[in-house]
Amino acid sequence: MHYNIDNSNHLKKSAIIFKALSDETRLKIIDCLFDDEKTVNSIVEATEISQSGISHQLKLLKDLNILKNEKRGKFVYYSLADDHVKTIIEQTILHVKEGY
Amino acid sequence: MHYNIDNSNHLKKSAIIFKALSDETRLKIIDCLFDDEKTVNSIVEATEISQSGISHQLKLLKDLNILKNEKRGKFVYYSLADDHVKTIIEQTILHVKEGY
DNA sequence: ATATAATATGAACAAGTATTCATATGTTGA
DNA sequence: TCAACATATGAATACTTGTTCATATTATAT
Repeated sequence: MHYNIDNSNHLKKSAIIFKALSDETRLKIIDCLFDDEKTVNSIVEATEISQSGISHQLKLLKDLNILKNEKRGKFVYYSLADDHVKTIIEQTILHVKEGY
Repeated sequence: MHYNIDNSNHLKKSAIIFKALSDETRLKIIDCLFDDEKTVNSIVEATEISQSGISHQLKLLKDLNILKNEKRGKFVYYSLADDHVKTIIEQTILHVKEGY
């Protein structure tokens, strides 16, 4: 089964998701959230990117439904919205490991 | 198994691949080559993008080892370099179909 | 040889994007 | 109420990127 020349905008939408995953900062964020939810600050510490930078990228990923967040008291907890992205990233890292 | 904070540049390399897949023109090209090799001109016709535009993107995809090409006489035939990209794209389209 | 077809290349430009800086908003604890 | 903390936001800037235009290269057929 293939999809020759985009029946229904799937390619356009896929391009948007791939673009979301095409930035190292965002991949670091996702990687950092792979198993657990985390607060913004602990993502900042884990990634060594500025608070503002992380916040902007978190918003972007959330707007694309790749992440979700929940405010509990003082903190905002971010986590992966579902497992699809995990699968995609695992596939790609596998690909990379086999020698890209 | 996960990959917290990039042991060995896998995230950076993955970002590069995702970037390659993050453009609709390039996805159209890949889609168009999903099953068969094609000449540049038939890709141009299938995608309705200018010959020059296609040629630039073909070069980009080839430099990343996503496509390979072979010159036979007058024509240059492009095809997917391997099946990894297929898998990644199929995963993503599946993801998209489930309502992104 | 030459005209024509197939493909590639380089420069230029517009549009998009990541990051930083400064500041705003909201929350907790004293 | 205030100070300190956690997060978000907007503007500015530097950088990247896709496309187009013009032209170059290579192959074929006559």
